[in-house]
Amino acid sequence: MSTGSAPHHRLSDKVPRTERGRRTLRKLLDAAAIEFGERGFHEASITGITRRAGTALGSFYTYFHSKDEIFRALVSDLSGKVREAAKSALAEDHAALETERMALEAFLHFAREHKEIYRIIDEAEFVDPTSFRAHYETTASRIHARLLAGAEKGELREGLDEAHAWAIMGMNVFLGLRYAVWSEDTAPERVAELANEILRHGIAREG
Amino acid sequence: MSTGSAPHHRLSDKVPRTERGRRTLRKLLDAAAIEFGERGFHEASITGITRRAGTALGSFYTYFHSKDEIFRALVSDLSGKVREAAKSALAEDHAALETERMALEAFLHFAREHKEIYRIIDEAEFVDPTSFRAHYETTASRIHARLLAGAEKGELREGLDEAHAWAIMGMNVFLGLRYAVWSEDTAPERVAELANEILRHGIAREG
Amino acid sequence: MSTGSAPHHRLSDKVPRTERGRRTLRKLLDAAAIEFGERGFHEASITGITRRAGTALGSFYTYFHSKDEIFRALVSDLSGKVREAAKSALAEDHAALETERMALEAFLHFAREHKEIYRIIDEAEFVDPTSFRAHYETTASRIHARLLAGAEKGELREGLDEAHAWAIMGMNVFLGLRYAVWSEDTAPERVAELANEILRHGIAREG
Amino acid sequence: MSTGSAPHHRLSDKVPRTERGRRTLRKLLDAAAIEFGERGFHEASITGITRRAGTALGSFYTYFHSKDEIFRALVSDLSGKVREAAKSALAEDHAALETERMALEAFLHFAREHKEIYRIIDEAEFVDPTSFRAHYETTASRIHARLLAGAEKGELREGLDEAHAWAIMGMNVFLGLRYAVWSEDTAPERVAELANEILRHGIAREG
DNA sequence: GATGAATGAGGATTCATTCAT
DNA sequence: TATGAATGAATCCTCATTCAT
Repeated sequence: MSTGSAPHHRLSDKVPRTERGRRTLRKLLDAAAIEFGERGFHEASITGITRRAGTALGSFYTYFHSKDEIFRALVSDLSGKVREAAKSALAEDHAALETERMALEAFLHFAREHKEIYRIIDEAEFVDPTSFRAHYETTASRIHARLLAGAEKGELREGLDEAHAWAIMGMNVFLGLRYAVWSEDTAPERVAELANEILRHGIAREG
Repeated sequence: MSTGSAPHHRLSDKVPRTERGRRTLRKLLDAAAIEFGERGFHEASITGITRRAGTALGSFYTYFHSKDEIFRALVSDLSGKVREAAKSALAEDHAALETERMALEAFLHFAREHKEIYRIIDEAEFVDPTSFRAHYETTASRIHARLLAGAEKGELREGLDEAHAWAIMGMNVFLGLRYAVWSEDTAPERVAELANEILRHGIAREG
Repeated sequence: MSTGSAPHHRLSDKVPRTERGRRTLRKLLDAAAIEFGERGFHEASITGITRRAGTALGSFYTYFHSKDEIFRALVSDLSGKVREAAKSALAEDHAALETERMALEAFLHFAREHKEIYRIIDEAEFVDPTSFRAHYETTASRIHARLLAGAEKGELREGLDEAHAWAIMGMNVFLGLRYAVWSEDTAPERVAELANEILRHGIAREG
Repeated sequence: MSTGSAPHHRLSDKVPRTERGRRTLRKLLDAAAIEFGERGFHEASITGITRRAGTALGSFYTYFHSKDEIFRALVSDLSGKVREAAKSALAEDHAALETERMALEAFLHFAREHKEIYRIIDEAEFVDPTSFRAHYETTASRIHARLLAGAEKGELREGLDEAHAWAIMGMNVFLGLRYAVWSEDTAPERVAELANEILRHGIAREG
């Protein structure tokens, strides 16, 4: 999981025609987010989802073809939400490093509120590698683009590579795991500031 | 997964009394590493493991009580191997930043050779959260200790926090995922150098 | 197994909502009575039950959580049937000793018709001790109550103890085992008469 | 289980030649009595027996061909012990009814001391019906013979049938279950006396 | 005789998916 | 659309028995 922007749709292939159908679909997706988040993909069951959604087992298959499909739909849905969350931070025009700081901070806040999302996207690595890779590659590209833009503006150094973007994304993801999902013992602001420090001037003693 | 040091033993609860038993146990662990690495914990089957090991199904249960147990034994075993790999890099007394560079480089080489290990340890997050957390917390502590030692020596700045260690670990893990497991399109030396650059002076344009 | 009265319900936890479901549940219980009766609890298999019932293996688990559960449901069901069988004998108001004779006779007839029930309830001693004890304790109480009522009416002697009830129940059960389940070489009427003789005036030479 | 007399041997087919072998065989039988008594035939395991006996798994098969065989050997062994226990009571020449009282009393004492034996013999009904039937048929014959002898002596009434013997045996077994195995809340002397009362003059109010 | 590793048939249970109403 | 019963492939695990040392 990590930081990014730009929406994403197509929750499911079958779009409900009636209002009632739309409600059922939403109930199923919400229930699935909870079920998958609490039990993980393999432990989760369709029965568990429909029980939480308050629908009959059979109704599930009116909206999704399989367990995999709803999982994918969910990852896609949540992946969008994560980007959405970072959006605000990126909307305004800030200095390059400030943008990164804000993005991480927004991400940490979001992760605190949606711990289950974190788990679901992470588990996609094993359940649906394609969308997992897509999620991170998209995110890395987005970060890389920002770095290049920052260099363009003269705020960041030249020669920033895709690897730099991956390094930043890795930092963000692990800080989210440690300081948002596992424990909230440190304020997002402080964590984001410490990470930003690294980006500003590394960790070497300043000469 | 990531960088660290210090051994670790106790592969399984039942220690074989005979040489033949010892061989069988080793065959099972090796087979399990492949099976879990290729298919993931849930898709993997005991049958698959014993088939690869060339033993009877029942023999599995002579050495392990359950699928979970062998998985845990494996994580513990591999977790040790990862640290072992980084060890050489840390043995000699290098400058602090140089040490980090070498550790990452060793780690990337190791991950290329043992892609399945990467996957197994990552999946532990869902199968055996306890050892997963333990693995990363131990690793982060080890990194943090190195940072403090570096500051002590006057090579790194003061006030380096546990969060800095997590940030570095995250960088390393994601770079391993991208440049060792997913693709080998960039040399470990170069990736390690790019990451080290960040630690040396951040990504801001030097003023 | 033995003699008693009073109904009993709740065959299974999952009550079918449809008629079809009700039919399947009944087929499973009937098949289980045969399977357990013929092969005993441990030799019996769920597959054997569903094969006899003509349903798919999985359907079993729509109605029962486990092999134990259906066994318990069955014991409870059959336990009720045994009492039901004795009921007719006890309905009318007969002399105390005559009541005991009729109860035993009815029980012997019933046991001849339902030999498998005999075996199932007996095996409950090992499979489900709780319901086994409950069955016999209930039965003994019922007998004891009849003895006290008989004494009250002046037909039976004073001071009849719970132990007397257990003695009578033991007689009945073993006579059922020998003359209903193992062999039908003697008419229930005659067996009941011989046993009743003991209750009437013991086995000592009258003098 | 119940009351009787006359020895019985042949514990196992393979008679050990050495002293060491004899000890191992005895250890296995004792361990089996505990294992079967505590866990029942099906739950009991050969491993459990050898663990308790302190021998290697393989050693079991030096003395017994199968789990069934040791169970049968045990039932036979214990069946003999039960008769042995009643023997003392029957040795001296008492009045017929007094003999029955003493036999039951001895049996109750024995059952209190050897609850596990009770369970093992009972379970034989399902595991080894042949020896189970043999045990009870032998016991019933023995009782019947005593009844006929008592009639011969003029102490018991004429026409005492095999069914009377079964009734008495049933009484004894159930009183043993209730007042020796399940609870010891009533003294064996009293229980035996109450049962004997029935044999002396039934339960009807004396005219 | 003793030891303990190896074997594999057997069975309970789960649950995604299909289908009849 | 909604419902819930029916289906059966898939898999873990047990343990009596055999075998090599």
